[in-house]
Amino acid sequence: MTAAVHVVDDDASFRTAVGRHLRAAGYEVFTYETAADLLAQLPLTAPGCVILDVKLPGMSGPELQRRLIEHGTTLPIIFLTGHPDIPASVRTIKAGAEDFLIKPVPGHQLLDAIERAIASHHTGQARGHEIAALRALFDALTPREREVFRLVVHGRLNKQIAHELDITERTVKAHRQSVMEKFKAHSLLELVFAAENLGILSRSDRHAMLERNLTERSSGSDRGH
Amino acid sequence: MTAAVHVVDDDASFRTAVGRHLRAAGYEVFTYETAADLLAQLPLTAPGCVILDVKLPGMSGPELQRRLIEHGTTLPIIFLTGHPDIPASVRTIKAGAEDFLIKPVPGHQLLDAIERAIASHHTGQARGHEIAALRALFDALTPREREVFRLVVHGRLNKQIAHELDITERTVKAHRQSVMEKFKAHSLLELVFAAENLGILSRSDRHAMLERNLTERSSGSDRGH
DNA sequence: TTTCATATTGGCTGTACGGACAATGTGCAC
DNA sequence: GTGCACATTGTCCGTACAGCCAATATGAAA
Repeated sequence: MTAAVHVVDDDASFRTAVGRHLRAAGYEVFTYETAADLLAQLPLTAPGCVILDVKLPGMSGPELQRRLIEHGTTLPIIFLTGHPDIPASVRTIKAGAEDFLIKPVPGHQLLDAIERAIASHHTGQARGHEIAALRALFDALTPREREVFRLVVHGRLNKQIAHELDITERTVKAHRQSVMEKFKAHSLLELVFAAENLGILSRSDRHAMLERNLTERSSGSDRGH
Repeated sequence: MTAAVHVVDDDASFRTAVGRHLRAAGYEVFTYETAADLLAQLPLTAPGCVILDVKLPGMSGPELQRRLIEHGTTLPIIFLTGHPDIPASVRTIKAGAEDFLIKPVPGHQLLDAIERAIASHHTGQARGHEIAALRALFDALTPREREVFRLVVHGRLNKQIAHELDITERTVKAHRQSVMEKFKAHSLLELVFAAENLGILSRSDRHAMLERNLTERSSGSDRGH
């Protein structure tokens, strides 16, 4: 399995050495002198990982990490720095970095880290593809269908949706059926799971649903319409 | 808001100094010389956090961290060590530690870290209480109701459940209704959200549901019974 | 023995929804 | 103008499920 390793370091001799080492290990290596050079190559879709120096001319390593995450890249990041910096390691790892190594790094240690990073990327990519497939289905919906979809997975009844959208219940059923067909869903549950993977059901949405279950209400009259 | 800070360090003078400092800041402080001393106090339910030295006589800090997690404790852990150790910081942070500080630590820095840790613990505890409440509802179910519950939230129809449990569809309906009442759920969705928070719907379960939607099948005959 | 929780099953009514038969109107692209 | 996608609405039928009326059997606890 060929994997791409992207190395960002301002030290040319380091890039050369690491590049040779990693290519010898069977990786496809791309080197960049600055963070901007790597950002210019986005999006990077091939499986692999990124190796960053913390201290870089211009944009720093952690700043580049933030940009990559903002951009939606799921490439695992391994930090590789010559200056031990515990606070930086804590921040970057908490931000999702895969590893934080100190130069000079023994060859086998770097290869091990890359191996782990790429393995991690694989599982992440599998999930990414799944979400992309769902996204494609969602994008194929018409605007109206999207509205109905959102309300349906929030637990609204056709009747309620009809009222909220100011249309007939029959129309809601029509859109609802289109959504079910386009998503190839055979039950409401399947649609809800798809919605969760699409991030359409936020945590607060689910939370609101649960709160109703956990609070005791002895009052006789329920929902005030 | 009084919060409990648990300090584990084998240096008596350090315990005294930190204890005095934190008490002056308004925290309730408990000090322990060894990991075992803290483990003996479990479970710790009050809001707060734990401060660990990496190097401890007997059980090490990271090992204690592992034990605490195994035990289900959600107390955030701040590591505080005299020997900068990047690999250790990476491992502990990836294992969920809240922070990793180097001795000697400026007083304000430690207090900031504790503040963040306790804030984090609050949100975690809120969620913990919610799950505990759901757990209580789940535990109030009869064995049979639990079986039906599990199958229902996996999307099975009453008919299918009846077949799997070798009982009548009418009986499934009875149990299903009991479950809905005990969970105060007004719709299938609410029950499913509860199940997700209880970890009854594993990721692989949801994944299996999605796969059916993402794979095109043109064959006429569906489920082979 | 009586009581109680649990599990089991039946019938009946109403609602919610899926599926299949439609039709109408609007706006945009060719 | 003619198609086409989209939105809208209608009726009819069947399934799935909630809600309420029950009854019966079993085992454990009082």
